[in-house]
Amino acid sequence: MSPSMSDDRTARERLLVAAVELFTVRGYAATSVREIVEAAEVTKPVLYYHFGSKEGIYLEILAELRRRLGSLLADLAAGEGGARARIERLFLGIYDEFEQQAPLVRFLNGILWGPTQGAPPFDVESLHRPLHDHVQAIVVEGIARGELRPADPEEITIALVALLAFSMDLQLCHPDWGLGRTGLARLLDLAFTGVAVATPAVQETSR
Amino acid sequence: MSPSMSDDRTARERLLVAAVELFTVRGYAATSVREIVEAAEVTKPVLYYHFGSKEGIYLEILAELRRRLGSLLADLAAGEGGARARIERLFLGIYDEFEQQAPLVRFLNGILWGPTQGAPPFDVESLHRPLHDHVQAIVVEGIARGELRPADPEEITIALVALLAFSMDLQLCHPDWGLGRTGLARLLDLAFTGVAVATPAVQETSR
DNA sequence: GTCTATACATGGATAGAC
DNA sequence: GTCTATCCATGTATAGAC
Repeated sequence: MSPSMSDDRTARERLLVAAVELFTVRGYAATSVREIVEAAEVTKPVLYYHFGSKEGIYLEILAELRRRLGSLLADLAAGEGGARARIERLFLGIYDEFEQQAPLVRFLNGILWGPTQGAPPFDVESLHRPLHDHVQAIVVEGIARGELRPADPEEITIALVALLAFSMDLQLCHPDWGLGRTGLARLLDLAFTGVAVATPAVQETSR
Repeated sequence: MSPSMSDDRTARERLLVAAVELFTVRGYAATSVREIVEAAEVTKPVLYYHFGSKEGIYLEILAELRRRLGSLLADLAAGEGGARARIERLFLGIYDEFEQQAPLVRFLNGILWGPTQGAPPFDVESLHRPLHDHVQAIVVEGIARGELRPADPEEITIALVALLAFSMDLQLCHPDWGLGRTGLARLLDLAFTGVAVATPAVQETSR
């Protein structure tokens, strides 16, 4: 991807980094091409040469993000253990990567939950879906093995992913409230163990 | 608030409704004053007469939202019962209101999680905080009464609010995935009961 | 309170030289 | 591949009549 890796950060890379930062903080529509090129210390035609348009650089950022997320999931999918251990390892691995790639995650977050802003459409479900399916597979297996309560796998999956998503969102938007990596681990403990005391584990939720 | 309630929707109200819709879908920066006034079927000077500026109508929307949220919480705070029952009643009440006020919630969601977009700053924590504090008070009481596991109240609160937030977000952004009101109720059941089976309720999570 | 018409700034994008 | 200079559409806001 990088031309030769011999020089300093190329103009193209600087443009991508600057665009992620600005699109994230100010939004797609509120970010002008002038601001991007100034932050990257190049001139306007350089951006148009490499990406063709403002939409072009936006879509290129998303394409790179999709590549990274795919390889991350592939890496974390390996490993053995019980359902609980595998989900904790998966989630904490995602959280670790999230902490290192905070700007990109913040960027994606704005696209997932924020308004359109005139940005070109992008199939965000194609990013969400692999994680959801992977977790649900683990849950189904965990139920079959008797490790997890025999409730609707879809709901358990959503509840677990909710904790991951919310802990990352909280960390991003309210760093002072954020619980960090260990906080996520404790949230997962709560989810698996339950909040209420003295639960007769036999009794079914029965819908 | 409404001047006399005798005529059809006043120009001012039509402007507010149109602005919420457009700010939500397209974003603050990507929405032009021209689009707002056309949707409200008035002309530009009408908007500037009532709200002074584009920022003015944006802030007025938020002011009205804050009023509504305050009175909703005040209404739902009443009532007795155990911690679990009170939290379920509170959350389902919020969810009901959310379903009726979907456009406003969507609007707020974009502000909470989305980029700045050049919109004037607004203290979103002042909206978040009352709900969080109210839930935490119930949790603390529940722990004291022995109804809830003696874990960190802050973490339990966040875990519970995460389920409420995520179920609303999911309903808004992926209506096909959304679980609806009954889905939220079942998520809460899972949270209180726990996902894992055969939990020795005595054993403490020990940090 | 509401209109028509317009001032003035900024934005995305390109031409053409090097 | 990168620059200077510029075109043209769109955006916010206002002046002034009714």
